[in-house]
Amino acid sequence: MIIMAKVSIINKVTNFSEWYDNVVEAADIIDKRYPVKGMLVWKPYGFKALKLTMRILEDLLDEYGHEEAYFPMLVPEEVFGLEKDFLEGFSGETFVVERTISRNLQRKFLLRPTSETVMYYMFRYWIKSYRDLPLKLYQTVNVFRYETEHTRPILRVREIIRFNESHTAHATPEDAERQIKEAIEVYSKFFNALDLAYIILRTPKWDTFAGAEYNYDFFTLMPDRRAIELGSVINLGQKFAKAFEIVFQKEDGTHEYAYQTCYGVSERVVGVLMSVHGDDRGIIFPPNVAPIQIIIIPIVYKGTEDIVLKKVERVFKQLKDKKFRVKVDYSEKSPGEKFYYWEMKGVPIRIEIGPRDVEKGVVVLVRRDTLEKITVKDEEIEGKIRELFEEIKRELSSRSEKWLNENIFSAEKLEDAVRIYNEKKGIVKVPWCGDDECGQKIEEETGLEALGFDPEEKIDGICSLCGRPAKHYMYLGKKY
RNA sequence: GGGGCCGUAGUCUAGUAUGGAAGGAUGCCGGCUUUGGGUGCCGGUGGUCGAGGGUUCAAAUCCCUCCGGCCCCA
Repeated sequence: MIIMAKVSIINKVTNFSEWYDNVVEAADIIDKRYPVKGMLVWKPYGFKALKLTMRILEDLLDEYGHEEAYFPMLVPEEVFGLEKDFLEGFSGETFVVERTISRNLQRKFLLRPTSETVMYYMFRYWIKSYRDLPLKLYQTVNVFRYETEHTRPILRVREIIRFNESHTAHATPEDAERQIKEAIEVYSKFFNALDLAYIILRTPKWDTFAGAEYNYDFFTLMPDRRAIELGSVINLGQKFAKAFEIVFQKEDGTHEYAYQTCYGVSERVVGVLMSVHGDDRGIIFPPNVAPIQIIIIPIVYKGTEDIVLKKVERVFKQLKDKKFRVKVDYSEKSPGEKFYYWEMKGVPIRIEIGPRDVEKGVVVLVRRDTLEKITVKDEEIEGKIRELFEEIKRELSSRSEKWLNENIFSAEKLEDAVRIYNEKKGIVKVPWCGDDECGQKIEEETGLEALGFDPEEKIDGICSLCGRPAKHYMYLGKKY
């Protein structure tokens, strides 16, 4: 296939955009030919990876006491507008339904760009007493955002097809704070499970989520050294509770507005993990989310077909019985072509079985991450595969961590920050006094975006802009 | 928000300046040959030239509107 030939010669780091567009399509993750901008078709192979990924998150949320529910996709306009910062924040990107083909509707409906207003309208009915709290719900649904910036397959789309959004309500601000910590813990475990390195930053006030008190974002670094948001954890305080009249009675008989949090992650993480873990040959899926974990390639010569295929079937059945996601490539293509093809699709382990292996009672295992070939005895296949899965995960984790760490720089002065960024891209941190005006000026003067700051990080220096004592490092870069 | 480029078979693309028979590669199908890192040969298949309208004897080509994609600047 010509697409595969192309993929193998595209350098992921120097030519990331081209690499990405080719790989997601050639590897059967998505088909971008559907004629609506920012809306993709997910093919079975890609969708399986997405499903396996989301299941990890949903299992974690369940484990931490969340319950899954479903809320409708349409919001009446007047409900959407109840919290005015939120309305303003999402006004430019929210789709409106105002007619059928042949008649106008009497009332306008909006397509959820996220479900705060949809859910909180109902929270008012459900939350009457402190005994109803905390309430911890999530749903994994599609949301719609009319992106004005350029869309990118999976990474920036107009229909987000799997938005996992959690929404919680609490009796006290302390309990909401605790929930924020819990959410950060859940997401940390989730991204660890995907072998993705990240930094957690508090968003500067002027970039905070519409209608929120404050929020934290998880960032990682793409191959083009631009930062990408993996997930957001938001403390909503009482703003929405006041707008939606979510009021409960306390033990002492008085009434109070609930304290709320929300946090979300989308299919974007699948786009990110393919990008971060991949190499010039294509995708490398971590074994726990790989749609196919093991691909068996029979090496067939004339005269030895029978004994080879017999062994192939035996190994396949053995692994299948042990619940591995395993497949045999019986197609007529040459072995070499199959190797390139399944490498591009990111299958973590390949098994080659030919006449020589039948004779010796062995098989050849090949790791996708290092391309190392390992000969193992038939009776050791299963154990070796489990071992390799662990090793592959460790390797992907450490590569991802190395990539992120070696691309975070620090500078004392703004001109140094700019110089470093122009030379190296990535993320540059500078001392900041914590003042919002100063922060926004730092963005202007450097031409970079403020990703946020780590409130826990210790600093001893002076603000890179105004010279007052610094409180935090401001992380700067370019965002997706 | 402002400016520019592009759209021809599943995919990539020539043809557009100067209007006059839609061509190649790859894929796909059939056959033979091969198979431990992208086999080779032979034959075949596949097109509303993004959509709509206009100019013309004649439009992939010129004009207008829209849709989709890409790039640059703020």
